[in-house]
Amino acid sequence: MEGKAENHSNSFFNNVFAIVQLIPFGRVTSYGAIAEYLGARGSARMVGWAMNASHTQITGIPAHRVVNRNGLLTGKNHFGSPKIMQQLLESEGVTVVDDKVVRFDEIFWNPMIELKINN
DNA sequence: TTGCTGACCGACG
DNA sequence: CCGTCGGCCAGCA
Repeated sequence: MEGKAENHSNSFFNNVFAIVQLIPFGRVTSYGAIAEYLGARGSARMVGWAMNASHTQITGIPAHRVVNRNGLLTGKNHFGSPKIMQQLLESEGVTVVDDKVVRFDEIFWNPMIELKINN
């Protein structure tokens, strides 16, 4: 049948990429929020792992818009240079101080809410 | 195959 | 406030 998900990882990674691409300009979200939206609460690490693969899998993934639950740029060291992530965020109007997103609770984009009530 | 690591999160002391 | 531990699961030696 057509409804076969080949590899679990492929589906999960693909879903993560899809959600990250839906993050609006100047907004951010967290690994846990994405994982929870995918029904894999507790597997936030896999979201981070998917991001790590994003630079080899697909391009155009705004991984800089994904931070941890505290708004901390924990993945900044994976952008080639530890300040790339901050510069990308600030170029979108997101203020970052001490590797932390300012007004994190205000610009936080929650897929659980934004995608749930959509249509 | 086993064991360890990891861009996380929550709980515990 | 800080350190530590368990859980989650994919990738790698």
